[in-house]
Amino acid sequence: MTSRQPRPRQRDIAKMAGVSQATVSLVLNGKPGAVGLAAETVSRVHEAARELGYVADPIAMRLAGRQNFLLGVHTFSAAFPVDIENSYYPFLAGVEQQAATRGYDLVLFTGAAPSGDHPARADAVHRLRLADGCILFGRTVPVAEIARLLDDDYPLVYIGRRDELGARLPFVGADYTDASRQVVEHLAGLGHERILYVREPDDALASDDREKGVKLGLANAGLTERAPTVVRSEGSDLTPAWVRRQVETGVTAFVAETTDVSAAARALTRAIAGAGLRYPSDVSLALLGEYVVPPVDEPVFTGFAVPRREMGRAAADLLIDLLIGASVPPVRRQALMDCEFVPGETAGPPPATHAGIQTRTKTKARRGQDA
Amino acid sequence: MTSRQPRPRQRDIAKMAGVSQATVSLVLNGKPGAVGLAAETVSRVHEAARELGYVADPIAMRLAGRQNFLLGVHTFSAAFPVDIENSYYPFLAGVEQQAATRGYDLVLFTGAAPSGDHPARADAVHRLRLADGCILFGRTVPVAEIARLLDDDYPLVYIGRRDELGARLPFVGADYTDASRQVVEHLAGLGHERILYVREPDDALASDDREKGVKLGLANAGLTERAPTVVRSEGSDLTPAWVRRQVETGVTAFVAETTDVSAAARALTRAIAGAGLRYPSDVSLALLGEYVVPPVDEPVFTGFAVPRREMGRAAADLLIDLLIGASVPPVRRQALMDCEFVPGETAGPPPATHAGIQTRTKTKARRGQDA
DNA sequence: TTGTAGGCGTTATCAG
DNA sequence: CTGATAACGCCTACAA
Repeated sequence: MTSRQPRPRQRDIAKMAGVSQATVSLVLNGKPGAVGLAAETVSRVHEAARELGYVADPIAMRLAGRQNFLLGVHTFSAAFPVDIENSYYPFLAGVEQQAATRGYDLVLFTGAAPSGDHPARADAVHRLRLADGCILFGRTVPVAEIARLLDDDYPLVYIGRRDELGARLPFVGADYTDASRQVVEHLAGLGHERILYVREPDDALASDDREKGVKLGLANAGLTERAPTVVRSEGSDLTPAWVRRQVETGVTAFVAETTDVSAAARALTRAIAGAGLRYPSDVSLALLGEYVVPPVDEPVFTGFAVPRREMGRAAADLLIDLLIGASVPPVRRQALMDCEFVPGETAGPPPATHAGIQTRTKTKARRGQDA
Repeated sequence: MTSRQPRPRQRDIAKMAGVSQATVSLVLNGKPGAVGLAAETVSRVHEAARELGYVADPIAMRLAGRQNFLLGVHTFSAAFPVDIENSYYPFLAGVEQQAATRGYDLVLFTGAAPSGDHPARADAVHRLRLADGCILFGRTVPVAEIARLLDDDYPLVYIGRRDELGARLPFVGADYTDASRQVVEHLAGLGHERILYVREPDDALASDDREKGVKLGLANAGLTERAPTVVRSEGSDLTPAWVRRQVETGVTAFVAETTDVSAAARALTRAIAGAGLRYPSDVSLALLGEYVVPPVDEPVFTGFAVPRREMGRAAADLLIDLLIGASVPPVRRQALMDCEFVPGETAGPPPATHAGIQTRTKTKARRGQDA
């Protein structure tokens, strides 16, 4: 019950050392030599500070410093990436790492819809401003909101390529187009002629980029589009029966995009298993991306690895550079990072039944791998 | 090169609405009715605030003694739980979830040592004060630092049981003692008489609790300690040869604690595999805990599940209740949550060679499960 | 009903 | 070399 004495302030030190508060601040902030203080004074101050157990109040320091050394992190997607299955998590890990090494803390904006009183604060985005700058990600983007922040020169970096705001929005993206092209050319190189791309139903830029890459790959491989090569689905209609039907019409390889939760890809994976088809003897499957947490008992999927952690690191690094006003060349302001091709075990030459030369497409030589 | 415009302040709103800054504060803090402001004035202020995208500066809020709806998260262990392999991650997930539903955002204190001059300042904990309250975790605890915060009535909640600070430090822990007891009694029930507990070398409370449970379990099963039952190791000496030696001297079951990284447990797992022993025919292994990310190609380990996510949720909930001054009964201020026993596949009856009745220990009837 | 003034703990400036 | 003095953004008497 004894009323505890409050933490010592600079003024307390000043009193004890018989100097002014300003002197205390000077001494404690390290550049006493530059200013030229009496060694005797300096030591008296240090002594008093030690004796009182003085610790600077971080809150006041930041108020005075006009920076709070907080980096915001926010996603516009439904849930925050707190789920291990969620592919956003590695981004967070990368951001955290780089923020730490540069002396910043992170604010995770939960996008909270507080129950009760305030029904889902409409001003959620504004809260971001409480950090010095913010890192955003998520497949869909509320353009107006972001434009507003940019108008106010609020420092923002998006993880993932964005074109809705032209050159205004800095980002660190992954080169999905080129990676997808590579994957498709790999399949074509194995001898596949009918390749089906299963993408999510929404119009996310990441999906469009992949589709572009798929078509580029098909074209490069000389595979003309005789039948639809793209299917949009959120997963529920990707049944074993559907898979069998596709295979019967000549499809020998599927290509599915992975996303934050990879609904379509996971559904397709299950459907193929449900249809009793094996990789790669019965059918080939390549992911345009990879599973962060692979389904159990599954092989390593052919696809590509998105350098999420590195992207997170790069994004934090970029944001901080923008914050401190460092000069940032355009190529770094809007960066695309390469994805590494993953050979995996789910893609091989098409089954013999379908491998016959039944079309005139100038398929490249079958440099198929051993099955 | 253009200097960024600062975020809007109350004075900006005041200017735009043609009122004083104090009025803005009054209006924005909700009690305009009580004071009796003109409805017209109130709406003008709100309008201006919305237009400017005003958000109260969290730092200034705290300086002025108000709350900023930020919950801190900090760990004293080496790295922040950004690593998926790290068992701390689920805590974060739970905290995030509960914080979101109650309208708080999270500050991840990265524990950064700002590059250059000060190499890892000892007063880093004080940064935490920036948030309204803070959730802590980690095996080791800088008691002095925490006591300091508690002295200042800074709201803290530890995830994990702590006794260094008596009743002062609220926590949400897991009942390792009881869970460990259960595991050992399960092994004893299977017929094991020589059980060896492998624990980490440090004196973490979590390890002590487990050890207590192990000994309790042994005692309950009537297994007197004829030989050392506890081995401390950080892993490097847990070789296949060592395992073989233990088995030759009669050990039929190992019990290993898992931690944030589970160094000892993972080493033991590898050593047993390296010794060519199979579960549970050659040897039994039970974890005092579980692997967050299990080693590949391994069976489901016998052990118990720490309800990490729930603990995280409970911790956030508790902290917020403390923050808002809700009444919190002692049993919730220092809570222990039950861990669920996981039968797993790595524990079975001891091999016949060792199962003979060669001692006089009054072993309970062998109610062993089917192998 | 609104504005003025003082305080929270720092940092920074500028005469003396 | 030092000691006032003024920010920093906000809250809260108290005065008008």
